[in-house]
Amino acid sequence: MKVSREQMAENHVRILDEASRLFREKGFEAVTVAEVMKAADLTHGGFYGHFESKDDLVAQAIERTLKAAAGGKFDLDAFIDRYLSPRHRDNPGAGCPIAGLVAETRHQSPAARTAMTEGLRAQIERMSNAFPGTSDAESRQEAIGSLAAMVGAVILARAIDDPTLSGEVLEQTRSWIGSGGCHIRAGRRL
Amino acid sequence: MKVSREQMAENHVRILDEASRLFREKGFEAVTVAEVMKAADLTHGGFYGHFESKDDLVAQAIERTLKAAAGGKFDLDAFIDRYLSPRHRDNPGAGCPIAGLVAETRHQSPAARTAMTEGLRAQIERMSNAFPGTSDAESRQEAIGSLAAMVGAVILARAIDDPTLSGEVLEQTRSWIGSGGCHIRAGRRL
DNA sequence: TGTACATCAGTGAACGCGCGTTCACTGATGTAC
DNA sequence: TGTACATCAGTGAACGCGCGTTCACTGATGTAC
Repeated sequence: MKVSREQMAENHVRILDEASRLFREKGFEAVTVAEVMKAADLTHGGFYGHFESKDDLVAQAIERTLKAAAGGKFDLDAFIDRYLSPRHRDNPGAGCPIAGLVAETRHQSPAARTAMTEGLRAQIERMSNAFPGTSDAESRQEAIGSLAAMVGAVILARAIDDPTLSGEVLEQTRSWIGSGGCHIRAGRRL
Repeated sequence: MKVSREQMAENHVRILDEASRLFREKGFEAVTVAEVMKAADLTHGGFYGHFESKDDLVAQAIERTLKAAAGGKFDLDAFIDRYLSPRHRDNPGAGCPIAGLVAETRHQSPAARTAMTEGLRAQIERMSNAFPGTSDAESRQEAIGSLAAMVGAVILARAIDDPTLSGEVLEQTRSWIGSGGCHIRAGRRL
């Protein structure tokens, strides 16, 4: 059952998007090729017409999902609030691919690590531009420190099985970043 | 070949320690039961005399490795410097089990998540006590924020394949925590 | 204290399941005339 | 524009490997007398 070229291209990105969602929800290793194809309404046999291997899928999914996140304008305060919310914590499949996938990326192929590195570079750049620092160096430090704290907090909050402590980690990290957490923003907000 | 009771107890903790190291290096799923037993100088058949399942091993390894890290007194500044060093980034097997294992713990058994939660609770407590805040609430916020940033930075740095960017993430996060990063410490250090 | 024996920690072969991957096949696409 | 045919995206059965787990066996331990 051959399919039109546009249809095939649509299938390709649908596979990538479903893969990205499943990877964020369950981790790279726990998701099977057959599961991804089924989520994209296809059978597993066709997989190798689209990708060289599961590793290739992982790398392409990371690349696409990080580029998709890049579009649009960027409201830093809203971004931080959304990032450190229970809603984001509880929906990794629809959430930030950095928080959901960075840690596991260490164990993936070189191509996957490169895709993640470029995504992180872009995200740091984006946040850096949004921080109203007195110098580029200062903005960049704010961006990196905040990103580390945000990613760390969401990862910790997702691992913790006590809702109280989990919520506290998100909330306190948010306050910490927003108040004393960064001296530039402190001047803006306090 | 039966073995004395003390010998068996030694074998048990050796299995746990080797498992913890391998898990931190390669991730829970990539490490096989046979590999762990071999690292502990045993054969894989004996595994089920010590543990109910691989899941049980994971949970016990998390619990033991987090309790082991708890001993001794606690120098906060030295801890932060060590944590955000290239040496720590490059040696996950000997490094902090939180940084190495939290992210994956989300996909593990309830027992594993509970062990991780209690380890995190203890670590927050430990850091909280070490922060010279004007109030307990303030110390606790510092502890949680700093821990999130430290864990996040190490995870990011380990995923990134560009040594320059990776080093920058560690270094900038360290400066960010140490200076403006926390208002209490800021008063102490600047 | 010595001896006979039951226990049981550890061994290594084997099992079975699941997963990544392959392949012969199908039938719609899209091109050559 | 219409028709014949080559292409090739997708199907689903099958393969083979690796892993968690089981099990019959071994022989040192440690206990009962």
